Amino acid sequence: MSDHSPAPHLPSSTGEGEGYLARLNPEQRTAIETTDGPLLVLAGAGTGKTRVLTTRFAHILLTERAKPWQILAVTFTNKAAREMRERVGVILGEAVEGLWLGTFHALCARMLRRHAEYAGLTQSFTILDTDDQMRLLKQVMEPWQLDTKRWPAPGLMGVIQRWKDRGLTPARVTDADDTDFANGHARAIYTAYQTRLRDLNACDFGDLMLHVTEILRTRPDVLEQYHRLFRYILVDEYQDTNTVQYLWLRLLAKRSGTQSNICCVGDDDQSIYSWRGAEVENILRFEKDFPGAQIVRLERNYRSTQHILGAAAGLIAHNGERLGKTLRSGKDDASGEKVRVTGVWDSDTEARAVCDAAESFRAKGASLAEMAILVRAGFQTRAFEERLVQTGLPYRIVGGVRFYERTEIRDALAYMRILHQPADDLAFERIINVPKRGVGPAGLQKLHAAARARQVPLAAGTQALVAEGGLKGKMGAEITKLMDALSSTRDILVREGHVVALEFLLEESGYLDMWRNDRSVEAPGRLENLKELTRALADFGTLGEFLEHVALVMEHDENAGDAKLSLMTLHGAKGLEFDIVFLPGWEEGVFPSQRTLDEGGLKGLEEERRLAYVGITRAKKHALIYHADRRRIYANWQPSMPSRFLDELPEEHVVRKNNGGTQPRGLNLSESVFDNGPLTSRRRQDPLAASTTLPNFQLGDQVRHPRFGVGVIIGADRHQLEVIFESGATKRLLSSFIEKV
DNA sequence: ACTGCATTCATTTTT
DNA sequence: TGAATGCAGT
Repeated sequence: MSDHSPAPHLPSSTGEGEGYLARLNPEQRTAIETTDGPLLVLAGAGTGKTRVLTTRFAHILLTERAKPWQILAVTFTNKAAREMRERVGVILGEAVEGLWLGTFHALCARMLRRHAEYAGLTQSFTILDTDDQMRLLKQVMEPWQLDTKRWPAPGLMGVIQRWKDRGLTPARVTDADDTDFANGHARAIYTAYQTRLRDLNACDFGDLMLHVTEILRTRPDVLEQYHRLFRYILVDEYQDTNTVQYLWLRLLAKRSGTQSNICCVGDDDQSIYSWRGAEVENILRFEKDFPGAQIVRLERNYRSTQHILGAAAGLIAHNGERLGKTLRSGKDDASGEKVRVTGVWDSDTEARAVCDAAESFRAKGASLAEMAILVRAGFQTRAFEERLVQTGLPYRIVGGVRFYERTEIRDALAYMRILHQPADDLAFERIINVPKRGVGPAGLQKLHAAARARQVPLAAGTQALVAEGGLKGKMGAEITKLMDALSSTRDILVREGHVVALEFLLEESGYLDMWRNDRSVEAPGRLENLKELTRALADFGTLGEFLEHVALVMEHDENAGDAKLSLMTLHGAKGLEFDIVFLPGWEEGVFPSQRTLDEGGLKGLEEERRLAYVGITRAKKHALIYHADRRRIYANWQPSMPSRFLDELPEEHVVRKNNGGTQPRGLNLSESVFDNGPLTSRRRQDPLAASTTLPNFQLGDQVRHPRFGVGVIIGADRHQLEVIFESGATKRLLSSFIEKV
């Protein structure tokens, strides 16, 4: 903590001499300076929400209302937490240590480590990933002998997770709750699952919230501790909280005898996660939950042009049940372009139209980094990807398979987990036959039996079996080798540290050889990822710290850098902004999604509409919406109707154009759409220009492409290289995508 | 214990 | 359409 003296405190100051409060609008200022008592800040899209949150945090510190560790600041994403920490640091002029600032889950993990015994765990409990959860649940389900077709494990996992989202421990699940699954066996299996977790000294993600909330509910002494600790609570994205998160916050905020200094920031119009357990009602109910609450509305938008805001506002006005906000443009640029709605022939034409438009914007000086294609569902990305590759536009898919979720990384992590926590049976099960050691279901059974007979974890039981010579043949030899490798690695861990230990173990276990001997195109990439993993490991002091980081943070900066067009889902785009946003697939059934309509009725429709609102409001300068007349669904082409949302966009903010109906003649469908004057954006040095002057590729050079693997250059023109790949496919590609082998 | 064929079924996924 | 699982065959 700093003993650095804060700026002279001027509670509710008039603003003189306080740089951090300068240049805020009156509403923002109110949101920051109303420090005491419950406060709800309704922050529309692009109204400076993050700024308010961080400035408020700093303000509380600078006016000496609380010490850094007396503020609880909660976000949903690691990204938001990181950003907040950085920006608070900037205002204070130094990084602050010891903050209770993080995601719900990270903060709960921290609390749970302190009070693990109240949840029947030890302080060093493991946090399972989704694979492990599912494997464990399948094991637990076995004795029930359910028809796995009718009652699949993922379905039950969903039920359990929803219970956890609602703060229901097995004991709190009522008969009425337990009707959905397997003729009322769900609660019993849930109970068994929780018992298994406890035996493994493990918890799943939902348990982090659930256990802590349960402890706060049932241990007044623990709750009291936190009441004394936290003077101020800040919550980001309140509209996305689920019931446990709400309970957790309310327990922490409601201190007897004092008012709750809880400030929740959110936007009911951007609630798009109800299917994950989020309850918009939490934000709608705020005043009831916290009597005397003040409400501040941030409605001045500094992001988008008036037409974009007008279109978004007109759309969202069709929703009922809103707290009600009207976004006003903070800038007065009536010059902005209207939202463009384009009808096209089919989904391929759509992809072409979008890529042509992107190209055209780029030609006018816009950077690809400022463009995004936002789709409703993952399957829509494929058409765009194909077209982008053909066109040679660099792009990145946001929210694909994440680094820590790749097989090779999860395997390596399992190796680390078994080092760190020898009782981690799930980790052991994962790696026992990776690489292949001839251990199948039967072999695994034998190991389990050995462990059970000795009442020890799986790894220890296996070790004992090996020592007795109870394992024969190839399997016996291989397992012995693995166990030896593990024990030598433990020595190395002590003597030479965790980085060397990991490298040693991956080598000795034969794991690296497994990939080296793999001839598939992904193998070299996987080895590269493993190298990257050891590099990342070096940033942490201990294995334990690293594993905690991985379990909670699950992200890893990769190939950021070059300007690339972003391709992602609308959900993934929340909180981001781009100069130019492409919104394809606005058709009935796709968007709004048929399934949501079927399952969620009017509520579902309204959530889809909020999603559309989120999509449009991501755009700063240009929003381009597309709908196709026909779309290929699985095998066959089906006609599609324009989305009802299109009718809800106010005419004065929209330009409509229809290229559908007739088969395209091929070229530049979209050209006439974009001759609407030059972009206002400054012309940056185009990062692509640099990449086209690139390395001296020659005909016949061996090259590697991240998607297509290894190939040979068979042709080239100024910007593109023609490459024939091992698969036999020939592609025209931008050289920046390719590296020489 | 592994391989290959058939069958199934397709949203969104902050942690 | 294609990927991902499950079962039967070797």
